Amino acid sequence: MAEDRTDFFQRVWDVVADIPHGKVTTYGHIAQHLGAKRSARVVGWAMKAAASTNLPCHRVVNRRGALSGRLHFATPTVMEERLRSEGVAFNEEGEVILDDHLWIPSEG
DNA sequence: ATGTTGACATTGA
DNA sequence: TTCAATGCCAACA
Repeated sequence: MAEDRTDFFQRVWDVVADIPHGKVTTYGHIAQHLGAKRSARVVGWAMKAAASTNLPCHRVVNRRGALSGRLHFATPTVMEERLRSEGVAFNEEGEVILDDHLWIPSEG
């Protein structure tokens, strides 16, 4: 097979690509949707690999809503600026308000 | 080939 | 409640 990455990565990308505009999700929810709620770390690796792809990896945040992977983007500001551009709001801690923008796979 | 690190989350104390 | 330890899978040294 000509699969450079494992199916796990491909599934992660498939879920990330399904995140609606102006919404965000967490690594745990993605991992849980894949059937491995504890493999959230692998989701992070898939994100880093997807940082060079067309996937909206900026819509994936950690459980607190923090942009933990912003440093892996072309610039550490593109992630926040892009989310703001999509209508996503941040709190005083600089984290996404999951209460208003949390999107869960398999739910939609 | 072996051990450590990493864009996280869960569990136990 | 917070802090420490464990699990998961892939990439890197």
